[in-house]
Amino acid sequence: MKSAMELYAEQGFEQTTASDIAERAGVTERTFFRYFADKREVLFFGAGDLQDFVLAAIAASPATMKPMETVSAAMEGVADLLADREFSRRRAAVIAANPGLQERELLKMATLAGAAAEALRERGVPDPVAGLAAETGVTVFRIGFETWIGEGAPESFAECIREALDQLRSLTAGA
Amino acid sequence: MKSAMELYAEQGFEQTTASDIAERAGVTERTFFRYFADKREVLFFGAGDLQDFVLAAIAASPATMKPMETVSAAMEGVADLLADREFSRRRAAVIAANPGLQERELLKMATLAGAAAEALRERGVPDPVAGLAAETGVTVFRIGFETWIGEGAPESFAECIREALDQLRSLTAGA
DNA sequence: TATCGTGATGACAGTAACTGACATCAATGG
DNA sequence: CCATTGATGTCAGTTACTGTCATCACGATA
Repeated sequence: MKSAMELYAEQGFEQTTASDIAERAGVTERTFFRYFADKREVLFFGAGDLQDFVLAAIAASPATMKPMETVSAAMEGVADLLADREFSRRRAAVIAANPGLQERELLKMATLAGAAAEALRERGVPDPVAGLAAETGVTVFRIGFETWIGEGAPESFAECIREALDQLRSLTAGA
Repeated sequence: MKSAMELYAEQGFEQTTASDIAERAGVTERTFFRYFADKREVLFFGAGDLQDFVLAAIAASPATMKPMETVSAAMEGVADLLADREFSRRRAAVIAANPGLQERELLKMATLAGAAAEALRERGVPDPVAGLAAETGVTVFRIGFETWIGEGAPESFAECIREALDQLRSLTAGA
């Protein structure tokens, strides 16, 4: 809900009660909890779609593509779902200000990594590689996202992802 | 508290109320919450010590050591704090059964990685490398720990860590 | 048109995780 | 012997969340 984001940004996450949100949205508290499992979940509304998108992208990539390329390309594609940079910034600020929300974000990322690993396995990628590629892919996503959100970043999201991947490459190559 | 672990193992985390735990421990619910910030925190009681240990190990390692070696050695050293394998197993089972507890564990790991990165920076390791080495080190710790906990693993914790690191090495070397 | 699901919402009561404020009480140091 | 301090108990209160039942709009069907 937009109402929730507004209130979280205005007065902070903890200071905002479920009742507040429901009231602004013009529904009951009970209804609020029918749509969202808990107060935090509001901020991760699109997470399911995002994961579906990534999984579909992995499944649809040509079989000749290497695991790491596959995952990175899928992450780049997420750009389409992340249209509004200002919104993402505000959301990130709210999450950064609250440990409980960071926990939830960590869980979403871990879940995404797990699902991506499974998708790779179904493409025939063997097991230690699949997990590692998936986890690394999520790391690249996170770092790229942070860059995109950051101050002096006129680049597109996809460019940020590519940049993060390049940095990682040069790091591991040096070792 | 031991009381909490017992109850979590007996009847599950969600089914156990703070009141239950307090009663078995022979104190008040209020007292319980004075010792632990929340119900979950009980299972992460040693986390602070563990982090202190890792940080100290990083700080104390010879300046000639490479970042990745430093972190890995620090993780190996944690073996001293993880004496009771059976206890670790039970604890892991409880956590695995509850998403909320997984969230908390993820947060602890992320915090540890952040602190380790900072410790590396203070030893003069430059910035992208410090973060990457720290995060990779935590990953090695996690995988090594899972192996140690697992079924047919007669190895010591330190051996599990070394094994995980070797696997990772051969993976990144191949790419 | 009447009626019969059905799905979304409201109303309400209840549980349990926490929190703040104050009282108590034992150990400790002077 | 008394003052301080730290740990605990007591109690009241808030808020996140859940179960249950009533209501009500709406579309399908007789």
